[in-house]
Amino acid sequence: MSENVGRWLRDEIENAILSNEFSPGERLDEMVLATRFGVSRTPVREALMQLDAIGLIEIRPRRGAVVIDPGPHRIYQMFEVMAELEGLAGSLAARRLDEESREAIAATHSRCEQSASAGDSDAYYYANEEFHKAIYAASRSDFLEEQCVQLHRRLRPYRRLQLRVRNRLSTSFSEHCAIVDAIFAGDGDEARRLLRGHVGIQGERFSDLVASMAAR
Amino acid sequence: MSENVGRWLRDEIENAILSNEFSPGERLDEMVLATRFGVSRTPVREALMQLDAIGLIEIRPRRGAVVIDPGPHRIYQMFEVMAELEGLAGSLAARRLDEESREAIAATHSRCEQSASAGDSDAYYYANEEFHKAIYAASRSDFLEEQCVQLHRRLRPYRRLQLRVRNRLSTSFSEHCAIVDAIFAGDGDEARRLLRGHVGIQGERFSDLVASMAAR
DNA sequence: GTCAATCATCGTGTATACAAGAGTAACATT
DNA sequence: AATGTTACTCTTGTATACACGATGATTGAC
Repeated sequence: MSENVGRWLRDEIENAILSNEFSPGERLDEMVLATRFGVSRTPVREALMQLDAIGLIEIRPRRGAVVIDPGPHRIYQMFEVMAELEGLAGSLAARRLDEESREAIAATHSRCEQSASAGDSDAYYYANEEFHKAIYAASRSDFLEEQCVQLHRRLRPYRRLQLRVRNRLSTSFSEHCAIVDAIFAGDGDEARRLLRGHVGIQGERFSDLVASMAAR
Repeated sequence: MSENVGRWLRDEIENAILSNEFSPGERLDEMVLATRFGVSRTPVREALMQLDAIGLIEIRPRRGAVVIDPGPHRIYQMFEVMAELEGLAGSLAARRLDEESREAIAATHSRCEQSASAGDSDAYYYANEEFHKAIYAASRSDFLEEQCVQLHRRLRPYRRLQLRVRNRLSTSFSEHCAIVDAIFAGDGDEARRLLRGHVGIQGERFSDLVASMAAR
């Protein structure tokens, strides 16, 4: 638990939203949250203000807070931006790669390989996250890294859904291989292009996402 | 003034920061702000929490809030991301352009032309902002538009500084012309490439920025 | 004279109290 | 029976009170 309750609550509620414990559209009652976490309304309100600023919830004046429901269209737009940012991160990583980042990418990449060959979707999900974060870090751009991490967190639930699609796991890994090759070869343009394709959800992958969202 | 004081204060303090009324590194005393705006500490705190979540200030536990000083390096990174997002907006705009957006872009573009030929740097600054916002809107991606607007706001002070550089005004406008041509021609790749170059601060333009920042 | 330790003061963190608007249900009127 | 109005309740918005930690000053010792 963080040093101040407000910060802690923000993370707690954020995780609850991202893990779908609080469903989109659900009303967040301040008093309910306060009693649930054993605190007063004040830090709860401060946490909600922050989540509103981030865009995870919407506080309608005098009418309380509700979890935002992005909807398929907006999620597609978020993936579109994510693809662009990851592409930039990849191109910068290819140009600026140093030994430390190279090792981090190689290590997370091999963890992906193990999980993929074992067919372990959950393990791959975590290894995949580390792999992408290693690329963000390798971009040597703190701001870009922060933006990527933040957007990645918001898309995490949907990225997970995507992995459940048939054959997506092995396809994803082979794309990783090409990305690693491009970055290690210093080919920024190619890394950018591949990452855009890897992250974006073009064509049928969008329908797959909508279908798995509806399945819940 | 918005319907609730907290929201209003957030905008008020945000503007004060972006207009450099509160300098980077400056301490924001809750009680001082409260008396200045004639409210209690509660809504002030809520506003500060939101600004912290956005990244404009940093709240160190038990030690108060300070305005974040991005520093030249980080500002460069922010422009880098901004260039990428604007490039995406431009490419989408080129592909999806409809009559309404086309007229909005043409209108703001001609306002830029008037200001540029009059040599009015301030007027160009405002017209330029509208021009870029017209492109964001033309992308037909709400999420991208929001991200662009938000980042644009944070970079606004520095964009203004850039315009003061010798000849930058006419150079900027001629770049606009090429961008408009590409978008209207439906050439997404070219629009992306041009916007990246137009927004980014490569090479000497970065030194120019650092110099004008130091001049204040 | 300088450094360290302790105490005082100031500001933040949280709780609670109070005010006011929005939702809801019941009653009356058509 | 349906609709409109009114009153009540519940939740949010703001203020204030209190507690605790951090910073700084002062005093003492070396």
